[in-house]
Parts: sequence; structure tokens; C-alpha cells
Amino acid sequence: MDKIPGMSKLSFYVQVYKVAQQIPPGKVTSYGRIALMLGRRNAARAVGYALSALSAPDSGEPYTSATVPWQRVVNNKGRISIHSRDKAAAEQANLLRAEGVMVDEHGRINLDIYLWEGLHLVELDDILSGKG
DNA sequence: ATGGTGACTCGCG
DNA sequence: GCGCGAGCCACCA
Repeated sequence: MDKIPGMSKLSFYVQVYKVAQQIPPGKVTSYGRIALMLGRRNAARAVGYALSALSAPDSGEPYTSATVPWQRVVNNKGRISIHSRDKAAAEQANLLRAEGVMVDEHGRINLDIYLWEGLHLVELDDILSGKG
């Protein structure tokens, strides 16, 4: 399932970070879609896990919450998926609004407007899996 | 190797 | 639309 040559050598986390960095400002995508782009249809949870594991900006590591636009990843329903008690939830909404994404008070985002579909491979996978 | 843990998703009711 | 239960996955003790 290594669709991108050389990519399979990277850890799953890094693959997730690289894909996230492809999301244009003002757009969002879902954990599940990123999983699909990586050829792992059911690895949505792992994607969320990877993003939650991002290190602090001052950690000196290559992938941090500052170099990876984690805020552009929401759940499949277009909703901020972090538990509302967590400060990161409010931060995600603020970051998104700052780049022009409309987020309502319930953390909901209109995917018809802001969805980044990513690679065409995603759509293809949908069709082959019986949706078309 | 094994079991626990989520920033997931889907199907039901 | 919401809460549950049940799969599914990569990591880490």
C-alpha cells in the first residue's frame, strides 16, 4: 500500500504530518481522509493519535504543533474532535477562524465549503469500495 | 508478545 | 441529531 515511493520507510506519524502539511490554509480535512490517502482506510484513530503526539514548538524536533497545521484536521462530520475541556479545542477553533474558516460555537465547520479532498486516490478508493 | 489508550468512523435506535 | 457499541490502528509499557 505504499502509494508514494519512499514514503513507506517513514513512520506512520511522519506520513500523517507530511500529508497534513499539504492542507492549504483556510481548508480542512478529516482524520479518516488522511488515513485513506495513506492507504490505510481504517487508521483514522491512529491519525488522531499522531496529531495529539505532536511535540511543542520549542522541542527542536522537525514536526511540532507549529510546523504541522494540526488545526486543519477535524472529524468526518466536520466537527472539532478534541474534548471540549481541553484548551487545544478552543485553540483549534481560533486558529481556524484566524485563517478564514467559519467555526460555530459547537465547533462545527461546513465541509461543503472548507473541505480539502486531497489526492484523487481518495475518491478512487471510495468508488472501488462500493460507494459509486 | 499482550493489553490499554485515544484529537476516529460507521451503523443503529 | 445524539448516545452507544463495535471494529480498527499505531504506540507504548
